[in-house]
Amino acid sequence: MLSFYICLRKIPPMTEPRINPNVSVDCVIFSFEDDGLEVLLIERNAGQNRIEDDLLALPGNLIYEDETLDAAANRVLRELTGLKNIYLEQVYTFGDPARINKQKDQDWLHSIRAHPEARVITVAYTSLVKKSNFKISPSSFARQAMWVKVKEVPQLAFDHNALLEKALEYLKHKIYIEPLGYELLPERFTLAQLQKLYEAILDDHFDKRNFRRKVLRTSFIIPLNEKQKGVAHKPAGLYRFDKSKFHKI
Amino acid sequence: MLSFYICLRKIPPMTEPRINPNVSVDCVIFSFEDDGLEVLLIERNAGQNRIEDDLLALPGNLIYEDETLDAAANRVLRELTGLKNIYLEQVYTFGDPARINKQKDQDWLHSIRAHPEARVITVAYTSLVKKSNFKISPSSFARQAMWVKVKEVPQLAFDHNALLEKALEYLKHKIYIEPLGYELLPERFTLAQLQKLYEAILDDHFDKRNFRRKVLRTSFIIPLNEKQKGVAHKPAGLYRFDKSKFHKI
DNA sequence: TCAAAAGTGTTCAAAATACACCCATGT
DNA sequence: ACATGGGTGTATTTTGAACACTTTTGA
Repeated sequence: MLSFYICLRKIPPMTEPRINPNVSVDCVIFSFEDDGLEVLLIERNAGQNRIEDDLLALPGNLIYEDETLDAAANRVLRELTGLKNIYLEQVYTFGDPARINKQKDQDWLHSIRAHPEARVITVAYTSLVKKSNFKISPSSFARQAMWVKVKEVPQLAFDHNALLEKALEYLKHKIYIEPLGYELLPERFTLAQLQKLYEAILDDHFDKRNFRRKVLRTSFIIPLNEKQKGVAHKPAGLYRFDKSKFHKI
Repeated sequence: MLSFYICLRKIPPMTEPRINPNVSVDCVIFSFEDDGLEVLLIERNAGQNRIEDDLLALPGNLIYEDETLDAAANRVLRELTGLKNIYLEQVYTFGDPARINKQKDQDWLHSIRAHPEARVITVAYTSLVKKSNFKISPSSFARQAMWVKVKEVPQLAFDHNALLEKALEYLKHKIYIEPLGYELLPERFTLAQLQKLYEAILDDHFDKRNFRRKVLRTSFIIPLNEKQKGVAHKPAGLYRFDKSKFHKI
């Protein structure tokens, strides 16, 4: 009994955090596979009554009254998909009063929200991850979470197709400024992989020689003395990204 | 009486729009004068009891339940400062629960808000205007509205200094992409004015010859056959900006 | 020996940078 | 005549774009 008592003193009281009915966050999480960008989507559970052919959605939910937006984005992503310790960046805020008016979204809101009629504005966050580093484990109202190729994304819940577009646009701008996607590739990668990544994000094609020259001109992409093995062609040299050298610039 | 009746039928019922207590918009309006950038700030009225030495603030207020964020930004700016028909762009959303905790802000909120304790996240908007094109006429809770040099902005209400910083950063990025500030200069301007504008926004200095060459390479800055008059030095040639030629690119 | 992807160099045009003097005007 | 800001040209370096063949490996 004594240890139980001590335990009671140490655990803070578990008050339910209060939910703000008017503000949500949504996460646009990208991953890169050799055949293009993918985005993390969820299937929604709708209380008891399942909605027929419900729309896929970005992982997102209402914020708590006492947390920052950044913290909310991290929490919501973790609760719905199991992904944690991800560096999320704010992209844009969507606040059209009509953004929740689709019938399936209304059905879902009424099945699950305390205030389904409330005006909800949402703050979009984005990140790039290497999907092999994370195990998806859906919970809360996410029945399922899955990676979907960006080029094959169907109609989504709410205005989530617009959020996805904005996040893609944000990515394109961002990749000009800093060498994204070293989070997206294996630690040791080939220049062909890197080039495919740039081509996927910018939806463009580059000349191999010019691309290699440009990349190698930077000081933070370091050739290793290793090569691919077991490929049915000339094996490619492997490279790594040196973060410290990059941050000096 | 008949005309009164007809009138009643035509005018929609004047229901008070409902206010959303959790979401506000703030406007960071820049103007450019020869000696640098300026930003539009307001002095707040605090109900009856005036707050001693109250902080200056960006024009901003809570949104209505049934308006978009963009519409809210335009409305709020108009209500507080009289500026209208301005193209506002969204910059960033600030949602730290502690952002309203300064004592003077609390005093003000309690003097004026129906729900002064409510969590408020705010969406920042920005624009660039030519201040001579607009007459400032403060109203609503703005006792006064004024242009303040960006380099001389004091401590502001809430987290408005942070909003200002973000908007400035946004400007700097944006000016690389499109030739801002043709809204900021007189219709006919000299290249020296244009250069000063770029130097003010980017907080940098450029070589005159290189700057002129670069500007004249574009097809949308058109030399006029006119010169300055009444200046005590060689009069500068005047130029104008051709929007249609720009939008083709 | 073949298929498949890796790797490599040169040329040309455009853009960025650095730099110093004469010019037209009002006072 | 002088003070003030306006206006101009050249040389050098850097960057971007276009382009085709040889090499190494596993099957």
